[in-house]
Amino acid sequence: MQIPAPRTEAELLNRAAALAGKSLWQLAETRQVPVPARQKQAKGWIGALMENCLGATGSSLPVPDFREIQVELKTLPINHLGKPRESTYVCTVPLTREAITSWDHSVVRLKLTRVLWIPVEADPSIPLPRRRVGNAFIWSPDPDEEQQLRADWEELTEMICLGELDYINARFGEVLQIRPKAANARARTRACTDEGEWGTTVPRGFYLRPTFTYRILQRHSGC
DNA sequence: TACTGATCATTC
DNA sequence: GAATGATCAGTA
Repeated sequence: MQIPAPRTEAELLNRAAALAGKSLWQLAETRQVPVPARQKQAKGWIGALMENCLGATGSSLPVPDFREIQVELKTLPINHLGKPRESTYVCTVPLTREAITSWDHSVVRLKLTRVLWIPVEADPSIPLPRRRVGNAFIWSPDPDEEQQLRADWEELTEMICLGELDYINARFGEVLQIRPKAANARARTRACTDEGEWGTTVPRGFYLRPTFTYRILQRHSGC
């Protein structure tokens, strides 16, 4: 039984609020999906379960999870200190000049314009089925956050345009970084080089640093 | 312990 | 291969 897509943001928020405090086991039971024994072989399972519970479109296309209301869904793994345990994947990095746009038209900005964050307990000491879902909230970047994202994006994008991709590593970017995003280190995709556009390289993704998502979390907790 | 680079599953 | 969903695991 598929849950219909939410028609409004309020409807989505209500559904997400109903998940708060529930364990992953409870939600999996409700949706009649099995809990994986080993998370290593089910890395995206929690995200997929949340999509299932909330009626996300559930495609592998580069569009928002809730395309009718233009909201992106992100789960946020939280450790015992209440901090994000991992960085947050945003989207793949365009590596050819013709795929690169301005910040205003970038996939990063489009994806992060409206996000439903769902904190999920993610301490290794808690077995996967017993981990609980937290209080979800909808977020848009405030002017400071947008400026930080934009500055990092423009710096990294300029480097790609100049053919300096090989020089980029995860140390660049205060809040937004670029890291490999591939099946393995041997994966290849086309990329532009300083000579033109004939190079191949490992596919990359944009990620939000945990310090950034922690600030988002704090801004939205207790209000 | 935090962070970076590597990896896992699935769909189209 | 490229998009989605992410977490793993070695090392600084």
